[in-house]
Amino acid sequence: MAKKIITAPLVSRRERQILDVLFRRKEATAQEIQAEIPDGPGNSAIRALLRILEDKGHVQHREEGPRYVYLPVQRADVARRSALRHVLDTFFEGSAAGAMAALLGEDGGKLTPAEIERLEVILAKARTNAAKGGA
Amino acid sequence: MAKKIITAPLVSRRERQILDVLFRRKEATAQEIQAEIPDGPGNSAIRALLRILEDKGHVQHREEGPRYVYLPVQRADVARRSALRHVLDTFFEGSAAGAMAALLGEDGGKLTPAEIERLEVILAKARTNAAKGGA
DNA sequence: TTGGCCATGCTAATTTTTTAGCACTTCACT
DNA sequence: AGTGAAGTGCTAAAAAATTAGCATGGCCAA
Repeated sequence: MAKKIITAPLVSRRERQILDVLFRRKEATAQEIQAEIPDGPGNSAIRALLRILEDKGHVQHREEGPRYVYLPVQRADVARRSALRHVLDTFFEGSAAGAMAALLGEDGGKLTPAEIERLEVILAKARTNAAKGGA
Repeated sequence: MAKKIITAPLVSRRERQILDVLFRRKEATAQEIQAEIPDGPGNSAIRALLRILEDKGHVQHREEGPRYVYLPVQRADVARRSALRHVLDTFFEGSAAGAMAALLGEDGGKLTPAEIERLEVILAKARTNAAKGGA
């Protein structure tokens, strides 16, 4: 096994927190971000971090009236897949099924019927594809 | 919405990397861990971090012959669910279906037929439960 | 137009992380 | 029993991250 890429935290703890908020909200101002971080540092710190993140190229901002609205640079779908895969690899030996099982087992099945149905549709499609071409 | 708990990185970047390795491998020695971290620091550093992690109560060790074998303290299933949920909340608005879709979309469907089948079983069960008791 | 309020950028200090080096102990082998 | 290789804890230094404070500039309301 040559897999060596474990984690690529090009960002620090706080930076990660901020990025997470941005991914959750799509975009946010320094204030909003601060409000979402429990053990919040000063507003000053948040802004500093945002500036650093912008330097590093992780976020960009748009001026909205007097304030800045920040948003992630990386495309959401890319970030998503990457994050998800990391969790799968780290905790579920790469198995999506394992992850699903964990989700369902959480408390007897936290998924709503609608979710379940949607999943079934997705799965059906996947099965079709698998049957057809494989890779 | 009052949800404020975004991230709880009680651990630093390196600590996180080490923990991830431990979760992946169930257990490992300082050497093994070092080998799995690409931008590896010195072996000394790894050991120091392991000691810190043990202090913080995140890992424990067992003496195996002359060396220490470390393993995570938190139960794997708990850590898993927590990590998974965080990703879901951060990137998929809490939607398992969304996550599945992302996985499947990765390259037309990376899941193996076996995985797909397993997922179907899980889903079927979930649907049954949902029909029965709801919550 | 003037004053107050809010947001920003920057700099520098503090705190936390991360790392290496050293002295000691244990295990395997001859 | 003696020797070498390998592993450990500890301490303290270096590097990185985190934070606060200050001076500036724009916008809204009176």
